[in-house]
Amino acid sequence: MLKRTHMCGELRIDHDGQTVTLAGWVNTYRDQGKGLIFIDLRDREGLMQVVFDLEDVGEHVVTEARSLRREDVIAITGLVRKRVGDPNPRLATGEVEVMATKLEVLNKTETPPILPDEHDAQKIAEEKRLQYRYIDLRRPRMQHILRRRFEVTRITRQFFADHGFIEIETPCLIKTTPEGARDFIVPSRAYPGQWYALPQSPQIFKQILMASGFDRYLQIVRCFRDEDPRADRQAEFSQIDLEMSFVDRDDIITLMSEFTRHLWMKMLDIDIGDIPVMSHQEAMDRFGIDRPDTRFDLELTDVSDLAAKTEFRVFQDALAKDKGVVKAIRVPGGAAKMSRKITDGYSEFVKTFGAGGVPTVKYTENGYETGVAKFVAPIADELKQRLGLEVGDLVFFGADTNTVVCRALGELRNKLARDLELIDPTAWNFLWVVDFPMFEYDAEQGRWVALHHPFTGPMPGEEDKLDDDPGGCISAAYDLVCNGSEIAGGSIRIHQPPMQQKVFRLLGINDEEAEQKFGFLLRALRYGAPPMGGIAFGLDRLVMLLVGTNNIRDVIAFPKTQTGQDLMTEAPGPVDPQQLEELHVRIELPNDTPAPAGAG
RNA sequence: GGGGCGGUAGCUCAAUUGGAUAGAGUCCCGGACUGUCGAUCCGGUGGUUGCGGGUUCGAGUCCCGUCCGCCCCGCCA
Repeated sequence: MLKRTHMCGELRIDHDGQTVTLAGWVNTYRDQGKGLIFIDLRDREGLMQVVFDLEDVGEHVVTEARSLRREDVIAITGLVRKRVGDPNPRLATGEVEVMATKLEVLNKTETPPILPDEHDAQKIAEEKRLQYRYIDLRRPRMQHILRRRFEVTRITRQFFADHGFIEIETPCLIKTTPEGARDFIVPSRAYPGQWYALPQSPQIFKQILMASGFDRYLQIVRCFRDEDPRADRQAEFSQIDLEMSFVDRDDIITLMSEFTRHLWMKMLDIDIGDIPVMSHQEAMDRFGIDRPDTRFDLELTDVSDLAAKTEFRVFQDALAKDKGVVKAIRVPGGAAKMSRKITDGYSEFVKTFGAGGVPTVKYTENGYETGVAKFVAPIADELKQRLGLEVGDLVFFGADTNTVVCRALGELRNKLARDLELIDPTAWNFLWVVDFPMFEYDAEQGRWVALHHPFTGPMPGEEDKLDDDPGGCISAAYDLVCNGSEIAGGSIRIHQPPMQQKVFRLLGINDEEAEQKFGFLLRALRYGAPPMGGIAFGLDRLVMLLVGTNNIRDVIAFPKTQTGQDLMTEAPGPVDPQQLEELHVRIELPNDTPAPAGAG
């Protein structure tokens, strides 16, 4: 085999006159006739034009070169020279070419079902790209993304190593825990009827490592949650997981801000500066969402008191509800931009988030027009003043319980910003959101559920509320938000057994159950656990932001589809009956399960 | 579990109101061409219209079911 001396993408005019050997894939071929063939040879570093010319080399080489097709794997030896024809400014290597003297076909390809061609990449169905992932990953864009991902993890490990963190692996086969997402489970062969679970996160293990005295822990770790994926969510994903001992909330926020700033500087050469902090309450009030995108305005304004003065049934009904509110979004200049058809579309949009619709009114030189104009007449001036209305504005209202209004208008706000192109694509707006409530009451289950997780502690001074006002208790949790996307979340943990017990009880976990499910953690806390706190960054989302994609599958080498399949390996798949027998597992299919396979 | 969009040649798409032999580009195959660069030009192969059923003289098109992909709701401590 010809031994490679250089990479395709690295050759420049400086290499003029050198004899080199390259290896890679035939990106394109241009056959100019019996005696002249151009090959663009591709490796991970780029493209290099290789010339086979009957005037330079023997006929057998040229003949074999003529048979080359896209994606054949070859090695060539030849002379680097300034291009005889015009240089190609679109290639980094465009000033030179390699005049081939030897050709070795390392692997003749069958006709590829798809080509790793950036021209076609947008058009090829993602289904095909996932099915033939090994070909799609040859695309420069995909190679770039995965290399950027590697840079992120390398910078991360270096940064935290420099700050005294130790990377420690935690197990993948663990005990199932209540709370949280659905577990993936693994049957035990040695213990019939017993099961492992795959970790939703290494949460408890990292706390135990703090109890073990490691002081600062880091792990770039795979997590598993058996829930339906989304564009930015996979059942199997990666976290940059961190935990520190003897720290308070601000210690963590300070260090993690420094890390984030460092990462953006290293990756993008951009200084994001200091990261502002906002309370959960303020985020909900102003933006209707706990991960506000602060790159644009369109903030929510409470107009409940004004709405109460109207005769509008929708407002009145909403205000009659427990925690009923009416809020408004002012869209500057929206009157001219939005037809009835468009605002009806937004009405449908908010309905998916539980709102009944989105009442609308335009403010023009003639006063309020269209929509709910006649209902707001009694509050015309007050509303104008409250919202700071100017001629040409449009107002959207949300009227329902506070939860529903926040959700609907919060999502509408984001959608409006996208539709109206109010978002500066170069902006990086980071934000810490703090002071989350400890619990949220789940009416369906009739109990409190942890907003963060059951090991999150209350903020200092909030402890007493656990007894008399759990819903009002503020936790020591924090989320890091970037451009409206949650990229990290964490908390100061409970490190004393009585507090942990109290929280478990509030969550409806009695002492017996706590001992059975979390006994090892409670014992670890009893035997001397330091104050501690930590955070986890969503690695996939970090990379998505840094490379500018909104498809999580782009940043994962071998992702799964929205139904959890791997289209390349065709996982999940059946197992041998003997395997089931060894595991003491019997399958009982639901009645309506169709016979597998055969589908297009 | 629910809603929306999609599935036609290896790939990307078209096909009138339900009407003739399902077309085009590209890939691939053959031919021409010595400076191309998403090469060009000429010719050719290539189809279970995702799958199953139904309506009809006739179905890519209409109906029912189902599978797959994407987006969303639910879910995701």
